[in-house]
Amino acid sequence: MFSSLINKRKKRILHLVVHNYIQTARPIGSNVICKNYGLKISSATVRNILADLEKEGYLTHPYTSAGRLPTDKGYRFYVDSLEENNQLTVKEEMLLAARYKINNYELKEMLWQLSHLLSLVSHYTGFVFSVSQEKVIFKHLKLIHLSNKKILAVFITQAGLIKHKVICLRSTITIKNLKRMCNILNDEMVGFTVKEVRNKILDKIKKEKIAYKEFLELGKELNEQIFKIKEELYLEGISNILSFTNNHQRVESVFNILQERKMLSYLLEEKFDKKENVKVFIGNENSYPQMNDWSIVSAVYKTGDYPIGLLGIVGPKRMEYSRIIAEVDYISRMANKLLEQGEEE
Amino acid sequence: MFSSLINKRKKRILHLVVHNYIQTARPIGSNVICKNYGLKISSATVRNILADLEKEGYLTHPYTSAGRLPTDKGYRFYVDSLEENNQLTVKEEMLLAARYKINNYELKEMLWQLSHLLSLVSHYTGFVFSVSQEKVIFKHLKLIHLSNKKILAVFITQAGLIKHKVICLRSTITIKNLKRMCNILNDEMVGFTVKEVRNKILDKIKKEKIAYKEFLELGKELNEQIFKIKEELYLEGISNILSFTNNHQRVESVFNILQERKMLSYLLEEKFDKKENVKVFIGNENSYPQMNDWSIVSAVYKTGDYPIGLLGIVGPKRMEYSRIIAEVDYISRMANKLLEQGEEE
DNA sequence: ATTAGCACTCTCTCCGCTTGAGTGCTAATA
DNA sequence: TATTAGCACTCAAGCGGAGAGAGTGCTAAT
Repeated sequence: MFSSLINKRKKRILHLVVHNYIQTARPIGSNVICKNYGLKISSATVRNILADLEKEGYLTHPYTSAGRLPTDKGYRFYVDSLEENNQLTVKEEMLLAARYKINNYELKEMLWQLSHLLSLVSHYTGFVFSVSQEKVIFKHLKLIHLSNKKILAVFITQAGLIKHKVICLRSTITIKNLKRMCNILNDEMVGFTVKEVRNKILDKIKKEKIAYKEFLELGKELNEQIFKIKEELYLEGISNILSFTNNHQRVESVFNILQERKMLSYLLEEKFDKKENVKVFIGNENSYPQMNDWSIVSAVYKTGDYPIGLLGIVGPKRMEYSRIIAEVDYISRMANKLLEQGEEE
Repeated sequence: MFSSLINKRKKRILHLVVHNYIQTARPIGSNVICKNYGLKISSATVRNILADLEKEGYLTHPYTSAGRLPTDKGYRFYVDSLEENNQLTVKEEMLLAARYKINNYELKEMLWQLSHLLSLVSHYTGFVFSVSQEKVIFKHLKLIHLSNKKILAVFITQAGLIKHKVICLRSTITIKNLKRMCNILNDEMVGFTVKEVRNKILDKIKKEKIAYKEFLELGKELNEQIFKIKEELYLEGISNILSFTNNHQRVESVFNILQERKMLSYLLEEKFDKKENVKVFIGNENSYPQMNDWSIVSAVYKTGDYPIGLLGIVGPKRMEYSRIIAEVDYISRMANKLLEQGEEE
């Protein structure tokens, strides 16, 4: 793509400028480039090249006599030129796996732990965005009588993940009826997706096929609280990225835009083609001005082949992409494993 | 105590200075005090009084010709002089209760929601610090067979709160044995505190009173994961207080000191006598230098008469104490109710 | 005891100066 | 033709001094 536009030396210098800016956070000048990186060309030549790169949109400088720093396009070049060797070594993986063990089959807890892990290893802000999981398949439901009006519903998915919730009813329900209901659901729902299960329960309620009235309330509640697996966003390590800006409002606006979830949904739906795992969103590449100073390194995680969420980190645009991409890649694979692990047993 | 030291007018002026500083965040001068608050004395007199108050340690000024601002001692006076009418009106309480309903009997979820609520209403950072709940009383335990090696343990306390966790075993356990074990525990543990339950289970394991070996592993896991109710800290709304400082490090150090929990334990254990509900900790009154610019408004929450945790907010020293004290008071009472509510049903 | 008056203090802001890093252009060079 | 040396130019950043203004502390009068 740009290999036709800019030659090897140009690329080298662009890479250098971005790399240096990531490390020092200061604009870099032609002299420094020559001296520190042992290029066999004079600073004047470098200046010409820098001017070219600026004309082509890869670099800017904040004022006339300042050094150069990358634009979003410059970062994009840097990241794209990186995306070959972005894997952790086996040793690093083992170290990481040993230090942070995630052993939890409760979905919520697990996702939270993943976001925490992301923040810990990256030193930026970790997130896990769990989207509506319509394709989750019903395996088993337990309804446990806690008191006359309190039921603990335990839902086990095909993949072996567990979701449970205490449901408070207005009217009392007998143990007998509860058991009956539980049996009916387990008989009829196995193998269906939660979406289908929801509809089937709704049908039952509408057509009043069920002889006893308790079904009504409990059915509704189950649909609402257990089988409607909503979007959830886990954010950890916000304080990690405070030091990267001197403008608090900017940090706040980033988290606001994240918490709105619209951007994340968009990233998840629009931007992933199947082959690549980790994807980087630089600055306001996606025309969210609030993201101006920030980048997102993210990966989808899946059950089987079906993507069910997005995880990754949010950090300053000048971030150590190479390391972070490798880490997010690894953790997303870890997530995939965790989500399938249940099936083995 | 100081009524002997400083007279009514002095108090009035001290109160004024603190109040004004809380609102404006700027040192206040003698002229402003006279003009804006309609005192019938000259600025010179006010100056004399201010000088006195400074000598007595209630005020300082940052440099010679600047206005006055409160010291920790000054804030302390202000807060103490406030502590009569620090209740929400019935109307406010109702508004608050209507807007934010907490209906959840799962302990963890509930505590998290409380911390979230604290942050929402206060606009500062909310926290709930749940300490080791040794006095929690065993009411019922359910052990639910999920698969050969996975058990869902559901623990219901006397107060009706629910704690559950999935336990993964190394060796398989039969449904029959699981039931037997569950029965034994329910027969023998009702009415004992979790601390006692832990010891009893330990005894059983040691003396090998139990005929089948599965008890060993599951017993240990139950002790570790269900009956050992550890300290937990829920922090919400960190971003709320970013705007109160221009030094990120300072914010970070506050949260570090909170997350260490030592200070919170200290506050909980040492500082609460029975009669007062809400307590305010101003700046580094407790000799934590990291707290220099911050105050904590907190209250214990209890089951029955036994305090089981601390909740409250962290905010800038110049905070709207009156409002915040009332809110924390109300939410702590809400917490107490939620923790006892279960018993009613 | 209170107050008017006044000298004094110290921050804050503006302004101009200097420094130095870095650029862009031009003309010479390989 | 690509590279380079040379040089004028630009602009942020840092420094210091001047002036304004807010506020104090002291003294002497009421």
